[in-house]
Amino acid sequence: MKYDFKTIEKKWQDRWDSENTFAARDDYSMPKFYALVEFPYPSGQGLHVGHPRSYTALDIVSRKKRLQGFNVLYPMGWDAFGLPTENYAIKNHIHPEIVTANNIKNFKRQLKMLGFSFDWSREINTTDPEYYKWTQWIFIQLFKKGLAYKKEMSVNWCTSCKCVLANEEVVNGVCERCGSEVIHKVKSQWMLKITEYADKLLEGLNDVNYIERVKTQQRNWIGRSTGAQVKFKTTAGDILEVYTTRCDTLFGATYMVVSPEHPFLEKWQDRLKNMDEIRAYQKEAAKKSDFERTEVVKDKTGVRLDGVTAINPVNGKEIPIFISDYVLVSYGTGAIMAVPAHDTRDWEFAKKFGLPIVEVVAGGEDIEKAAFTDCATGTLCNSGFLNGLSVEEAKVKMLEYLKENNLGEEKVNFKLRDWVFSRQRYWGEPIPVVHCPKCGYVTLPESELPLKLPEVDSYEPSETGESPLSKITDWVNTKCPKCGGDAQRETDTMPQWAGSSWYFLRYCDPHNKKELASKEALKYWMPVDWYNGGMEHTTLHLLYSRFWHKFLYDIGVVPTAEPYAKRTSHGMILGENGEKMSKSRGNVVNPDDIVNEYGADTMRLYEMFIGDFEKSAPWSPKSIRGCKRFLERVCALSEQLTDSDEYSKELEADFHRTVKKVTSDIDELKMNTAIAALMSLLNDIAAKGSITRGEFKTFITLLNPFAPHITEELWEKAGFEGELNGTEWPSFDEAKCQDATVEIVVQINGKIRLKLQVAADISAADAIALAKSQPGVAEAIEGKTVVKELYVPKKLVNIVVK
RNA sequence: GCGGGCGUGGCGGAAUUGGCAGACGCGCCAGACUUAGGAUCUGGUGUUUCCAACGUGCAGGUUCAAGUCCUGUCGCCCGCACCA
Repeated sequence: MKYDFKTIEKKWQDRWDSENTFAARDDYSMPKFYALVEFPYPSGQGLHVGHPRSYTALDIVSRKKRLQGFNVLYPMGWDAFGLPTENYAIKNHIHPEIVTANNIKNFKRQLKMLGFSFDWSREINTTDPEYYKWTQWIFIQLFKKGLAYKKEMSVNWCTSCKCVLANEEVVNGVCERCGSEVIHKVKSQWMLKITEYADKLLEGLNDVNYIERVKTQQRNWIGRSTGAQVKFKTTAGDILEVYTTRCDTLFGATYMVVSPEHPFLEKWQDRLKNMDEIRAYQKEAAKKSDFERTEVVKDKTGVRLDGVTAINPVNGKEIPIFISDYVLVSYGTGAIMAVPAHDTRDWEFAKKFGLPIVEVVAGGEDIEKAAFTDCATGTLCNSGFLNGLSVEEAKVKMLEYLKENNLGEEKVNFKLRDWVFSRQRYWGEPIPVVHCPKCGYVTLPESELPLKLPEVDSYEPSETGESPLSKITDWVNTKCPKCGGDAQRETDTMPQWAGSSWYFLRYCDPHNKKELASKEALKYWMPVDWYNGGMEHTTLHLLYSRFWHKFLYDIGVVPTAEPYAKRTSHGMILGENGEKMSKSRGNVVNPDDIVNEYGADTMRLYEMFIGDFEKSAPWSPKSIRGCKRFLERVCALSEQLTDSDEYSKELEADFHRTVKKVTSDIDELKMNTAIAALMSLLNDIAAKGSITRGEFKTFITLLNPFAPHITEELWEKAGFEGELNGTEWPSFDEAKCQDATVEIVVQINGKIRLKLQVAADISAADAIALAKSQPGVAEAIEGKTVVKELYVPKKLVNIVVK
């Protein structure tokens, strides 16, 4: 049979489409499997070859699960709000809605051309008012529980676009869009209190099956630390509180540092004799961009406060206070106690300003040469009642002392910050809030949802940095839902992460007009059994959606505490030159070209065969031909069929082993070795020269999840019953995986001497005796003492002689 | 700096978790069929001084046996980055 992939793939895709072959069933008595891949942002560039790597992998899992009798939900949709679409719309004077519709059309065509078994009847789109109605609804619930609040805060401001930028839109301190300088500007922003869920997000990780690097990255991002909040008296009379994880080193605190933004500086301005110098430093610090503040190699700077000092609470010594930008206002109390002997940053600062360095943990190198920061080995010294204790013991004892004397208490801190939720843009979900001069911020009644984006001619950012929506006065001006008085709508929109924070729930019941999804549907389908996506979303989308889900769980909307039972991540597909694919590097591979030249089955197979799924791999235009050859050879098999429905004697063990391997490899996402096993089996079949119908049936069923079109075609051509996708996944018999005889290696002193064919179940004694009787072996042992004889079943005999 | 991961042929990568290193594929070499080959098929392909020895970044160690375990060291990639 000639491998006419174009005709074959079109034929089966049309049939799957018209028959809705892969729609999830509403039969809640069946065992379910919910497989999820990150829905794409439909960009103008179309599908990237990276997208199908993830989609194919879970398509394989889904197709196999269906054959194994599961009711599988494998859905797809569009995460379609976002800046690139809006920018394109502005530049080309086309409404974002139209741009989005066109891009989706192209994406959908490309996804269908690859033969994914998505349930298209559940397709969703975050820009559809019927969808974002529920995004807005969730926001209102967050607001009602006090988890959404408005706050004045410093944001990124592009001086050229006159527009607020998200952190991820600032690249190396300049605007990603125009390359102009980005400065800080204080604006009122909507925030979501994700910090309230920090502990739950951390603890929840213990109950889910995520790959370890995802868990660690989230744990680090949340950044929980335990320490002490300690009170220092000052000569100004105020108590200056600091947070420290090393309260054991308190005797070594020789100075203090507050951040340039610390409120006490204003309060103390009359006492401070060098206020001019302080103000100048504050101004410098405020001017610094994020880029400058995070530069690696940099000198510590600061100013000593003249007029206010502090008292070390444990030894009563008077110590100076500095301001320095190495202390962050946003973490802990915005002030620190400095222990130069045991903290690298404090050490650098102390060296620069000539401050005393007092060793309080002995066991390191010379304290004048470097700070000794190791917590595991040192012993306390110069520390009064702590002397002689280990660091851990000293922490406990110091904490007791602080508590007894009302000098401090235990404290937990997080690196996680609240989520800046507003964007001054048109193409996003409107925030369903009005501002009433009398009632303050009031959410819309749920009956008024969705609050639709107003139809406008111009959605360009305004000169003032307000959202484009602010110019639409008849939309902005409204009545307060509470008191009926004149009020104004919120003109900021939600960030792109909003719609994707709950989309997996909507798939369970996508057409529901009354709820975001019915209780029954959620109870049956949730949690997502397997979610695959990019590492770049670990501390954004993945964390945000866990937060929303946990909130929805707490208010009784969803039945599970965690949204995803399992999370895996795929590596990037790089350009041929090993660099990241990009237009500017000119190494982009277009899926349309590949499918056109080799077909969807070959492309799917190649993307799975390219290497370890979790690692990045360069695209190789030559290697893909090996996958095509493989499929052509499979087609050729259908001309060598013999009548038997059984496995042949020669290949029986081979088939059982391959069924076993492919089955477990798919579950472990080791698609490359599953394909290698099938190739290997094909080589064995080819060597034998014929294949039984039974063997062929198993072979194409195993291959089906990888190459669904050609295997359906071969199934039909061979006259098997029904369609392949309606059959059963092959089973294997553990006992039959083993050949009757195996080859073992005979070693003398660990060096291989020869190879032997033996019965698989030979006893150790027989194997050793047989090995010793072999020519060459006997001579080698002759006249020497046998120290040890080993037999590793089915592997080797090793005779150790002296 | 901290955290995570990785170093195996010319290339992408395997190795049942301590048991024949290099599966499978690409590339390359030779042959067959061909008017032709960037098609297909068959065989070969870690290195070298080829009946043998050496080989998984480097140096040690444990073991009958090490890519795999331990100690040290070098290099690369990703994430966070002055988080007290």
